[in-house]
Amino acid sequence: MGENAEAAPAVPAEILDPSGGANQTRVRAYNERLVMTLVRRHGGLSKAEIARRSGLSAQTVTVIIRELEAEGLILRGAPLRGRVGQPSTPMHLNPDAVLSLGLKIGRRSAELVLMDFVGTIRRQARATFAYPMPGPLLAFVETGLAEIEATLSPAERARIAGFGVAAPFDLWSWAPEVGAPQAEMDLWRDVDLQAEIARRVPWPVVLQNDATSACAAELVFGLGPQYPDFLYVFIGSFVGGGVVLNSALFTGRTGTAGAIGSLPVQGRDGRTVQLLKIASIFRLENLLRADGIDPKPLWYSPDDWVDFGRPLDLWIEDTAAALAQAVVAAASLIDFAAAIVDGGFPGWVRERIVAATRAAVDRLDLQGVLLPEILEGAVGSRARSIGGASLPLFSRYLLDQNVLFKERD
Amino acid sequence: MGENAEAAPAVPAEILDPSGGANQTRVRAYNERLVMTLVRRHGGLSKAEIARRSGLSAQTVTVIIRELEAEGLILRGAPLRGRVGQPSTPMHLNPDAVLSLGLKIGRRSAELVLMDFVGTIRRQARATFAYPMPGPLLAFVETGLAEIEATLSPAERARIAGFGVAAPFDLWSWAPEVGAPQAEMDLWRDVDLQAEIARRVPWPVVLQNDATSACAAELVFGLGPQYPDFLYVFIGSFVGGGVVLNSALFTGRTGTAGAIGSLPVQGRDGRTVQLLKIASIFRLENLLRADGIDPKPLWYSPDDWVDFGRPLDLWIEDTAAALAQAVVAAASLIDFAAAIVDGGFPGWVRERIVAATRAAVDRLDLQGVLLPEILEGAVGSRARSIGGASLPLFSRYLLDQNVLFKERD
DNA sequence: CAATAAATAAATCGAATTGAATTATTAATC
DNA sequence: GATTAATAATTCAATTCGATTTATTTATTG
Repeated sequence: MGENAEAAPAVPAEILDPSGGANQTRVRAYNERLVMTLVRRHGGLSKAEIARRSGLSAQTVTVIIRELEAEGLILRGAPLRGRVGQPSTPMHLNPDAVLSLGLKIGRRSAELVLMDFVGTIRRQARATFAYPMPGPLLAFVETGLAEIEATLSPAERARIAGFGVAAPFDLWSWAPEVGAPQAEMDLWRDVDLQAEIARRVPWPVVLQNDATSACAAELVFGLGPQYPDFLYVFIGSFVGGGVVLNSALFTGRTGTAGAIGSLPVQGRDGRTVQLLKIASIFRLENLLRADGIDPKPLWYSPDDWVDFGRPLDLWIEDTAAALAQAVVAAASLIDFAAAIVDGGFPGWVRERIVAATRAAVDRLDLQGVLLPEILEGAVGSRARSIGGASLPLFSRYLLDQNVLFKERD
Repeated sequence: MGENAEAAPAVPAEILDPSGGANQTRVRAYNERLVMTLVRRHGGLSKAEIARRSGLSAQTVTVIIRELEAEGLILRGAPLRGRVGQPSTPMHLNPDAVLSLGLKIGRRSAELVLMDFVGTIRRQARATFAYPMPGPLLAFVETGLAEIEATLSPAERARIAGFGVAAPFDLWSWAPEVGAPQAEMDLWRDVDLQAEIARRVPWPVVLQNDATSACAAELVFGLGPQYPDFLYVFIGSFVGGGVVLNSALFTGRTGTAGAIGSLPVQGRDGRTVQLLKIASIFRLENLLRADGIDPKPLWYSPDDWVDFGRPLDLWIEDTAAALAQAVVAAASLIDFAAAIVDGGFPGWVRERIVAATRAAVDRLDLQGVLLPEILEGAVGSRARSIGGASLPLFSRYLLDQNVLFKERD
């Protein structure tokens, strides 16, 4: 074995130990999250039902629920009569129990939202710009936050669990594509976004890639509960995505899993290009400009596009053809149950893209490929900020198998 | 959200509950496997060292080790003196503690191996054929097994933990490519391989895809310990592969994760074809035949190829170009730390393929791609049968986080 | 002899399970 | 309509299991 001498790996061959041991305390933490996740998904579940679904004993569920109820995280509903036996009391999440803030930073706009425990957006603030710059952006965080906080009671403010930021990787890359001056965009290279925001807010700050965050939103609040593993694609100024495996966000070693923008696909002319050059809104902008149409309306509200006619048709067609290839490539690697497509556009655009993608997939060589269902995202254009706001929930309340294992040094 | 009406998913929208609750018994089972895995990887670890690496308390490790020692699974080595303090006693796996059988079924040959607890092959039997048929194959299992068992003591026979089978999916597909009569290959459609073998042997039988099995072998006995996630490619009569995430085999919902044969790549002529049409040994066979060279020597021993000259050069070059595209596509989806290539050929062929693949990757558009290290597999041409034999180990002794969770009905 | 590290025994603690009891209801029967 | 049986949800108390904590012993170096 291993007779290769010169083909030495770049990294020293060191053994990476598996994650650490498990113990009782962790078991309880895990089971608590499991119970909350079950309640979240079914939106109202009796203790007996929770016991059946989790496999935990009824007594254990009683104890866990008692604790969660004492913490105010769950509420008991009205007993359900009409069936034999003692009536069951459905337990619900308390929407007011936890609030969290989400910030989405995009290349044309930023969005700040306040979300409650069941995913309802309670407040929001938005800003648009030709291109993002650190100074103005941080200013928007401060003013937007002040605006939102002003409308909150002290009790509400106290229940904010954290601040999640959804931002693109390497904002300074591809400056030319969005028509931003490289020098200005280079400013981002030296900004530690997490630290800058943490300095301005009193809550823990979590930073995550924007498309990955959108994927997280779909996982918790969208189609996630129905599909244990799916590929997620979010079409914004640049296309990105996320990967869900075993009902958990898989971000990978470097946090870039699912960043499918670099996936090679064939364009209309048969040339191989990266997916992001085709299936991104910046390309639609360029197509509009080429036709003498002002693309700015795209930026103001992702939910109110007008029908741009021919250039839009063309963009949708190309995007779908490219997405189809991406889906088939992904499906050849991992047998996803679904490929979920969403983006910073209105529902009718998403619908057209998904329909066209389904059609385009059928034109490809599918021998041996287990094709995933191609579906529309259920969260919509605000998925990134909702995903941002869900990040603090992940770190404290949502099911995470890592809760069971010791952290390694 | 989700205003699409007619685009109904094929599968009813049912909520899939997460895996079940955890408890103490499971925690112990998990920690036992964790301890064994640590000992396996480091090949000799003191209790104190195990405690440090696992994060478990020293006392817990003492208790677990005591049990494993009583079961004969681990042995204590000679105390290590020379440092301050009480000398530490390194613990080792007992190679004789567990034996397991692995069967690899290929399109040109079958291989049966008996492996010990530390991965050493102790016995083996081989058969080659123009194409596999159920009858003769099962006959080979019986005779090969009889042959091997005849050389074992009753004690050894009693320590056999299971029988793992590594076989291609859908053997009947692509019959023309390997020059097998479709009618004969169709016989496989109605064979329940797992059941047929289980009827003939007294041990639990586990069936797994052949390339996935090879990947499992690499995970336990090869470069696995050094790379928490990697893409694995095994080039046999047909190319296949496996996916390792978080140091665990990821087989996916349908068990086909990593079956990268269907991945679309561009061939020499610029046309898009599936990877398996290029990077498979059956194509080399066809190239040889086209040059009037008898390809049968390829079948007899994967470790003794002669240099076939020009057709081999061509095949290696095309294979590398295709693999390079597959690696880049995979890397755009998941940030693998490594891509490990092995196959049913001698080390020098593997070395040439890997070198050529590294070169071919550099000719592709890599903007935004985090390229994995491209490495030679450390297990070699017998990876599939070794992987087969490792399957019973996975189900009983190797680290598996699922041990912690309740099975769902 | 002091310092250090490994190993383990005994006691403790936390959490899940088991078994029994309680409560609230519907369904069947008189 | 009253009574009884069956069923299901819930909880209490006792038990069990396994990890951790604390204290102690052992073996070694300097």
